[in-house]
Amino acid sequence: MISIKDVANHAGVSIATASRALNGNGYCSEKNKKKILAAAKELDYIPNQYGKALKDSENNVVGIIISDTSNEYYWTMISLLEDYLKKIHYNLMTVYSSEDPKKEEESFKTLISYNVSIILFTPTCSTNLNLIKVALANGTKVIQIFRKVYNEIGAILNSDDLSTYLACEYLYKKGYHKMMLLDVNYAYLNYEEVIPKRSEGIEKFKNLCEYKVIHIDFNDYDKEAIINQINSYKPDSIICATNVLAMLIIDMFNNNQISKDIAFITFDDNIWFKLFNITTIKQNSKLFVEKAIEVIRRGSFNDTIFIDSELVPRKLNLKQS
Amino acid sequence: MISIKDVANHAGVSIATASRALNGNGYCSEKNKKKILAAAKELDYIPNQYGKALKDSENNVVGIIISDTSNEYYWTMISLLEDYLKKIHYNLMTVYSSEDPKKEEESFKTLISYNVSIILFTPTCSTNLNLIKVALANGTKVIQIFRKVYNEIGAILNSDDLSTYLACEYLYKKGYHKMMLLDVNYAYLNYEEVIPKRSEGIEKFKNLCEYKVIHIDFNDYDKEAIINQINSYKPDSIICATNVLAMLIIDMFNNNQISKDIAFITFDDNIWFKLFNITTIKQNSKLFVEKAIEVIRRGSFNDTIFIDSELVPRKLNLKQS
DNA sequence: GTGAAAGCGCTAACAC
DNA sequence: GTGTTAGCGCTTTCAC
Repeated sequence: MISIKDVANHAGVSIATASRALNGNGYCSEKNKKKILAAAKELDYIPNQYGKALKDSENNVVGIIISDTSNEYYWTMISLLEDYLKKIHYNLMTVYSSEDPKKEEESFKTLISYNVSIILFTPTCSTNLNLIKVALANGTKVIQIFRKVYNEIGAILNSDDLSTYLACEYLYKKGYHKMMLLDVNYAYLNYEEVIPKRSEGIEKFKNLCEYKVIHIDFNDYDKEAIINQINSYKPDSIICATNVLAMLIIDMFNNNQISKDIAFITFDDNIWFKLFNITTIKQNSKLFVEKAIEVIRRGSFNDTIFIDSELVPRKLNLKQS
Repeated sequence: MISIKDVANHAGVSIATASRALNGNGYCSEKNKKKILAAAKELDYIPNQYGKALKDSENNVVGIIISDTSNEYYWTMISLLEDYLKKIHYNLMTVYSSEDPKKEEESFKTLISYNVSIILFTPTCSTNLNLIKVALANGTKVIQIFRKVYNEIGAILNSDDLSTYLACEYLYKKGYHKMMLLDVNYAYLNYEEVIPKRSEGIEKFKNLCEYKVIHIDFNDYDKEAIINQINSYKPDSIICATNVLAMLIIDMFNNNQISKDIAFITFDDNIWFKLFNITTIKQNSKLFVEKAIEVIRRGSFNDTIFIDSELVPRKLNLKQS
């Protein structure tokens, strides 16, 4: 491994001078600087981050804990985030919780052990406050994304209640008055302790429409039971809280297990919904990431920020492809 | 930041003893061990990877350079890889090249600067051999995934030639004899210098079928031109080399820009194709990741490994949803 | 303008 | 069985 020592030797200067020249801090004669830079280039010197990070505790790494790897929404957000972070000279370290508090704990520890400056995470439970405190004690900033569970720290959230509202409003105007919201069920969280609440959007229609909210535990659901719930309630419209739930419903439509007359709107605008011309609620990933960058730059990790969504009107049923 | 020194002080032992107790290497009395572990727990001690990695150059991090973040095929592979790596006590660091040799270079340097043990990457060009050499000189193992461009190092590849063969064979048996393969065009690579070659699979049918191969530059393609190529060649069947290209073709079908009589098979079996009952060629991500793990465990970074694909028969046209 | 030296957190060789 | 010590790569203070 080529170290700064090798560069210094090769250029015939001390390590300290090499460091100054390489980083542009402190004094160094032009002549030596040239020699040092040439030596670095010739030896293909790449500074070791570990040595660096050990010295200054600031290491310019953002860690993110992803709760659901099967959801493409996260991936587009991550690659966007990576792009933006690079511009402000941060690296992104991605780890996973898979909706499991135990894995969340591991991931927290991994990120802390790499001494990341900032942790962005989607809480999977409400019982890991201690970990957050450990992170903060280590000088790592922490902020929740997509879900706010802990009041002690800030959050960047999609306005999911607004999303549901927009969907209901659209359906209402189109003459649909018996709606069903298919929402997720968090494995280790009560619906009540999570902000935002999608159901709030539909509740605003209680004087105008009939509606029903059902919660689906995505790791352990009974498809037949869901079909039965839909067919016994007989909604004229369905709103799906995630693209993953939407796939389940589309499959039911395709197999004629539920009526193709039911109108259908789903959260998470993605390329497939666009392709199949399905009406969606689009969360603004770009704005989300820009807000995250703003939080990082300003250090405002205790703010709670909501990102508005918009409805993308396409067709409302799956009758013709 | 709580360091091993704090733990040692708190337990009333030396740093070395604390290290031994914490890692289970070397001698330590049961009594002290208990005290040390208790201290670590009480102080919420999390070992700093940088200190560790500085000492032993082995740091158990695998770096992966992703060439295309818009392709969900990669995401599923990555989350699987992360799972498997965790089992053998490795962390995964994900960086991106976005098909850009310059970004590839940056990503290489980032991974080297974090002194990762292994770099998995999809080459975006054939001119970064120097970087590979730098990595190797730093003690970092390097292996290509999905594309083999450099003969100096090994590769783990999907048998894309087999995939095309399977698709052609299936179509041939179903009575289709005028095929069109829509393949990608690499931004910074000649088709000839990349292994595997999808066109090899279709070439085996040269005595049985008519066929045409067209290459699409995904960042700069002319949709009308592609439609014209298809409509002037008038294939009875189309094979798409990636799920991203498939979306383009499905859109053409949906908009009646090309005939819905054309049979259609695409690479990259995913949940959407399953949902819409589209025939695909399924690459075995699980086997791919398992082979990667095997390479890592055995240290056989110079092997070239091919992973076989399989055809998933569903319907062959988009006429009815 | 430059170099010697300390120290970041950790491990391991080596005394004791 | 335990502690002292050196050193991994780097930055920064402080003499010179």
